[in-house]
Amino acid sequence: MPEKFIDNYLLFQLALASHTFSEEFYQQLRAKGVSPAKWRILINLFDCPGMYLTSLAKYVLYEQSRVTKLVDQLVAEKLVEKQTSHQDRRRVSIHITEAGTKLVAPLIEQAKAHEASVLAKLSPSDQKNLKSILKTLASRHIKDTQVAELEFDESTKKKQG
Amino acid sequence: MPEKFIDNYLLFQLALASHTFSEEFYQQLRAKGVSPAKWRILINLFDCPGMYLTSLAKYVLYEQSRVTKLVDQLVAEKLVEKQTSHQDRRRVSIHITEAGTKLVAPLIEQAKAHEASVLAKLSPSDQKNLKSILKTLASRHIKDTQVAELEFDESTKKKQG
DNA sequence: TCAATGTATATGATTTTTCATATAAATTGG
DNA sequence: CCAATTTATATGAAAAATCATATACATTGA
Repeated sequence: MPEKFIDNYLLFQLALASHTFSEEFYQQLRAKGVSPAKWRILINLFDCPGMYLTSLAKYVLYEQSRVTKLVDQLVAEKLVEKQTSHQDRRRVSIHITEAGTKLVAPLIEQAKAHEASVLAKLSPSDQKNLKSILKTLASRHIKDTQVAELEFDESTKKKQG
Repeated sequence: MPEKFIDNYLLFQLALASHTFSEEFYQQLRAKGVSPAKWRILINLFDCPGMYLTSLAKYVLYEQSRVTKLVDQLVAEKLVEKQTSHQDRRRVSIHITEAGTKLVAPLIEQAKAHEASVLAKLSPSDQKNLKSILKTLASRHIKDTQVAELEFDESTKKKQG
């Protein structure tokens, strides 16, 4: 078969790689009863506790209204907590709980091991190149992570219906 | 802010790049009234007419049952046709129609222009490296595209309810 | 100060996607 | 040749995701 357009089309190549390896890891997660969405939210909050909901949505690459719903589920499971901001009472910052941290910490180790197995397909220089090129491509996106200015007044914890 | 795990995690980097640039292009498509799913199916059938349904599903990275439904919609729009295979009457090969080709051809040009704009963010050597690395990573996936052995007996065209 | 405008999150209806399984045909081993 | 198994696609119910919009608060400028 002659080479197809698709196989040399960057957006397809990126989608294929992302899909293949993410699904591979998601299978491992599902085997432990963790949904991909839960993992994405928790790992981001672990990295950056107190993120505002809209920032979190940008980071996890999900729609805002979806993140609202996912976060509310995680609140119900006591894995995260919502706090309204003092400065701007429309904003909600999300914190991972200790239970959430306990859940996600071993998964990070698993993610690192899985990542290593993916990178093992490449020469050391290609490994470096790939990550650095992807960082270049991401440069504009990852700018403005908005995090709650440390405000730990317990009275701001938000009650959920 | 210290560097986060996420920002150096290959699966996230891939997802971010894929998401960012795909969404960028999908906006262009939507402006022309074409859904991402329709584009994906049509471009693959354009590249490789007569693909069997299950192969097509693997290529477009969608679930089999979803592809069944999407293809049925495209059949209703006369953009593709289904044919049952002689050799194996369970199998369905999908062909793009002339109308489908007319729809997709200009979009390919648009995709090429968009791809060029993405690659422009990189040095020429990084452009080459990125594509070649992604090809290495894809190597195992894109093996067995199954295509109908040229069988153009009109009697095999499948009626749809 | 206050109306107008803008922004952050929530909500409900709708659409999309998945999951489990049915159906139909092919293959395999006795 | 036939039962058992496997494979390809279809289908309907269930779950997830999106869309449009509501609500509540903040900001701007007259």
